[in-house]
Amino acid sequence: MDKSPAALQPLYLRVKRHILENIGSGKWAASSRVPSESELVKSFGVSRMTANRALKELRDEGIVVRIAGVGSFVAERHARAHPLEIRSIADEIRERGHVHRAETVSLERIRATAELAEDFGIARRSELYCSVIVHFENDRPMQLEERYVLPALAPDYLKVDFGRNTAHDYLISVAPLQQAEHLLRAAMPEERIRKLLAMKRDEPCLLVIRRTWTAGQIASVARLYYPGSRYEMSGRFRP
Amino acid sequence: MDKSPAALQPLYLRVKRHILENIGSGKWAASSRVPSESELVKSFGVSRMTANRALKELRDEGIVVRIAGVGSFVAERHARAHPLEIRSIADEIRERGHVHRAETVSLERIRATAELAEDFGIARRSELYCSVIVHFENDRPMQLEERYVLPALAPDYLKVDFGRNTAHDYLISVAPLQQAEHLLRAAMPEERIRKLLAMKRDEPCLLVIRRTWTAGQIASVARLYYPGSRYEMSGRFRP
DNA sequence: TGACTGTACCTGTCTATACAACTTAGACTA
DNA sequence: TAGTCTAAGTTGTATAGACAGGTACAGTCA
Repeated sequence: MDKSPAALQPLYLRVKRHILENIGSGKWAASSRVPSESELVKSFGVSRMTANRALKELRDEGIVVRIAGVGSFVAERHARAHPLEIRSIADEIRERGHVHRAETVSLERIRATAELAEDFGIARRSELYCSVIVHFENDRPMQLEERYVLPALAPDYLKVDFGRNTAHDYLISVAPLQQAEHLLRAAMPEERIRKLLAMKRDEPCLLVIRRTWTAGQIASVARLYYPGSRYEMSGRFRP
Repeated sequence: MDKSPAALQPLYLRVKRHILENIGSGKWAASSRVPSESELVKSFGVSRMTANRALKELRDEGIVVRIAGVGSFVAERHARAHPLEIRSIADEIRERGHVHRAETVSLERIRATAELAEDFGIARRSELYCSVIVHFENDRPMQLEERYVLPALAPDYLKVDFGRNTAHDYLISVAPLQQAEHLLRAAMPEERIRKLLAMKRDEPCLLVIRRTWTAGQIASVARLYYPGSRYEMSGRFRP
């Protein structure tokens, strides 16, 4: 490999850039074939491992699809999915340089309602732990967190001090998080929730319902209410 | 390499799993050191390239942080950010097996208001293209898309048939998307929007504001209104 | 005709080795 | 003491070669 000319960036990046340029310019249309590893070896004079790295990274980035025994192809882009990050409210507030404080409204053992039993995949009237916590940003309520937890997976849940740890942090410390699902809604809050969040009448809520799996079963269901007038979720994305 | 025992999965995955288990169980705390490549070579009897692959993939996944010349460390997890995908409404509806239809309410040349001028970083009363489109799922309105576009980047915007292509698809075909930003709110819709979406009075909207960058400047601002009672955004996440 | 086989090609994984660049710590020097 | 040099350890990149397993296709055999 001669390194002197244009050795400004690693070889695998040059190969990647070449492929990306051809895809970006439309020269290689969606689902059309991109050069195989051995073709790249010939045309760029690199080793197969280097060509492999370029194609593997493009696959990881969702730019190409690779099929063993067949070849690599330009991926049908999904008109592109843009991820929006859902983070811990405590982190978010601290990153804004504000003071986070949590107040436990209730923390108790309850019996599963029909709806909850279905969510968790357990029998009706089974035991569940339930916490209701209000999170404040500079003493203004910003999130009401209503959380239901499977006792088997977090037996000490009722003893946790949620002023110090968030429930989410406690749960990932107790049991490894396998999977999470989010539902996002706009809804009018119940009177009880409206008061806890000090919201005006007729003000809508942003509601995030988060379900997390551990060991193949649902470990926790959280309903996170945000006051619509005060809270805004944001996310950035670079392709 | 002896392959006979437990050759159920590739070597680099076994190395990754070993590291993930130690991090997941809390044995290796955040910001503590994980074994270097050469230590993994010794303890697993694999080549350095295989150890490198395991660590590199963990870095790509945000599990570890690697510093050249220093070592690899367990990443401070942000209590973990959960991505929620924001997809094209047309794709979403089709994936549910339903019929998507779009109706153009208006498509015109306008003058930037103060707010829009600030969003785009252009002078007040500059020219902008504006489209208002209602997207139907099985003839029920599901999204109102109010979009502003910089004329310089999409000169033919006013001639596009939005019954066939979505505005988003058209824009990414015209100019490469560099970056996107999303804001998510719950809000009460204006009367005009409430009617177009056939919403009941006092029903809140889920509002997504998407800004996209092309060539370093804001190319498009879209306000996407969803009826709160009908629409739910969802996303899954596997660590 | 239909089923099977061989071949060519492709991706996936793995090894052994090499050199570069970077960081840290300790020894050495002015 | 303060600065410099060196050696060891680490990651980043790259090569050449190897084998396994998947796929497609042409050719062969019953």
